[in-house]
Amino acid sequence: MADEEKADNSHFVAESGWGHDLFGSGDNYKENTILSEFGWNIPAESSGGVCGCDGGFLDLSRIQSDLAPDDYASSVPDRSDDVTMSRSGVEKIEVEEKVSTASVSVSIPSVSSSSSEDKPEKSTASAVSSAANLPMDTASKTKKKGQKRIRQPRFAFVTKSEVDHLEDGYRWRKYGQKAVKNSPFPRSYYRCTNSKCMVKKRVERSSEDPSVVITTYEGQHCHHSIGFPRNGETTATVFARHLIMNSNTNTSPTNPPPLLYDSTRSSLSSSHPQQIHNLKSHYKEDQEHHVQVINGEGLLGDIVPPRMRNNG
DNA sequence: CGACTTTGACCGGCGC
DNA sequence: GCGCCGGTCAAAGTCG
Repeated sequence: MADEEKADNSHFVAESGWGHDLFGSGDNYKENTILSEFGWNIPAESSGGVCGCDGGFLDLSRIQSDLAPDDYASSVPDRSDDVTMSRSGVEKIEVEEKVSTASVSVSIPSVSSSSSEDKPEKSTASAVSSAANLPMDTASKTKKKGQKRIRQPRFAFVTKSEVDHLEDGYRWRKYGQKAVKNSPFPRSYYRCTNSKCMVKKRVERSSEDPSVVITTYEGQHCHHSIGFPRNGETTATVFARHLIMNSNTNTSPTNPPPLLYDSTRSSLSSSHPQQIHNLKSHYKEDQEHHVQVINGEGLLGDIVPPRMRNNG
């Protein structure tokens, strides 16, 4: 837990359906959510919100109920959460607006019918055939890679922490590490140790603000956490609750509590409006940092779907 | 000895 | 078509 205690300033950035974990699910989400637990009031219109990001608050519970993981994966444009795509998409972002409002952002991806993952895998046949020309071990590897890779919904936490790998109640196995372009810090890839659980997460440290750790989750746990045995908790729930508790119990000018950011309105949501004002005035520089970091690293592409970026 | 990390190679998508 | 880059694999190494 020492790791978690070092996280002193956490921000939640949800991408896609996973955000619901923060807010509970089903009809009781208002009563049961973490946010309400801590006195955060989501406007009533949120219950009729739009996951397509056309306006209004985000109906996270609805997304969960309407979109099973598989359905979601097939309905969300693959490129909406693809880093590669974000390299171009980032340029379209109205950074100033983000700067003025968000140190915390919660976003839901646009949902459309197109997905590159659903498109016929044009490379499947070629991959298999080409594998025949490769050494045995490589060929078998290629065969696996020839399968469709289903992208799961993602969300990211932006956290100020001394440690890269924040304890979130689940066990993770590191399966890769890559150098990140324009960053001295590598990006680490983790997979849930539960063999039946396909959840992944990646952790990278901001190049511009080394104190900032960006943790991106992908997928949804099919089992309970080990450290936080509440029924039905998922990574998002556990992690977010911890982060919220952490910052709420240690709120200070340098440690603002997380806020709900409605990217469709470019506004912050909080039970204490003055808090927003104070945070904006006190932490504008810090917020700029976050935005720039996300923007510069291209991670925003993982966090904010293209449609949302365009709509502001 | 099992679980986990490290690390180089590989794959696929995308921009030029 | 080529190169870049993010993401993944899996063998080898490390740890408890």
